[in-house]
Amino acid sequence: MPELPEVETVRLAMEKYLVGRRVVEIQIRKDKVWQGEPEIVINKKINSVERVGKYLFVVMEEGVGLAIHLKMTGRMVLAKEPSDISELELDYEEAPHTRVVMRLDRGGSLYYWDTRMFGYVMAKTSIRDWLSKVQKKLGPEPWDISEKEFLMKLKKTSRPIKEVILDQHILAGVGNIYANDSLWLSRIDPRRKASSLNKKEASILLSSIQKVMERGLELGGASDNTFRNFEGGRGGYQNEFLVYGRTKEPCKRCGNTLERVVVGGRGSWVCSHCQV
DNA sequence: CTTTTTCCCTGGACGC
DNA sequence: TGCGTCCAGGGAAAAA
Repeated sequence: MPELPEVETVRLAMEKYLVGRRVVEIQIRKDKVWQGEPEIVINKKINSVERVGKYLFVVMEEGVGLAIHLKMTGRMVLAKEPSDISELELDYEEAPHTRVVMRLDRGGSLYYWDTRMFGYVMAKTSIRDWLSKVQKKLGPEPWDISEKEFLMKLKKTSRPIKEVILDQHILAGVGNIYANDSLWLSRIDPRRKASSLNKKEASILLSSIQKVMERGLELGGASDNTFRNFEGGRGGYQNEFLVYGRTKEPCKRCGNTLERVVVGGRGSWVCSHCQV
């Protein structure tokens, strides 16, 4: 599931390759994942690719652009040349879950692939307006919030701490993988009431979130299941999960058996010995 | 306003 | 082998 590090991995590659180029043709294979009039963005030069939380924005000339969310199983994959297709693990040209194909000028195709179709690609006439609208409803990213402000937000709610850091209105970008790993790193039980965290615990948690996400980004994201980067390849963080998905495996700190519990309806992994 | 619930969707894992 | 059931879970929208 693409979280901030995964989406940023994709953004970096998209920006590198797409700036200065144009989408010349759009093939919508599944109406559900596309919104807006595709004509809006045809032949418009791409100026930048931006990210807010887990949302992606392709900003083009004349203020138009694309708003993209990968949600659970979305991938944005590039084939620079038609022959590249054979080098990818999947033939995106023919793959049944390729939902949108965007042909680029000077060759190359951009594939939006998504099995479960929770994600989407939207064409917008004023992408900046849309970006700020999204930004407004989301909380700050983990690097853009002070310890004091973070603590204040936690003190205001008795919801479980894990549910709170997953709440995009409070903090943008954290998903289930990094929420679990950062709580383990902080030695905090995911079921604890957010308001029960003291100043020190809150600051440790915030820096742990930053730390695990930085590591995730370093490794190009986590590809335990369906995530693939812009080149169609895998990230490496799945080989370093601290607790995520490690049911009945030993805690990397104390050796205790990790257990799976459900918090806010989501799978959570916890070491009952060292997380309090 | 805050919090909870429901829904969207498909493939893979698992039990019988 | 095959079938049914559960699970993965971000976020919008509705309900409480």
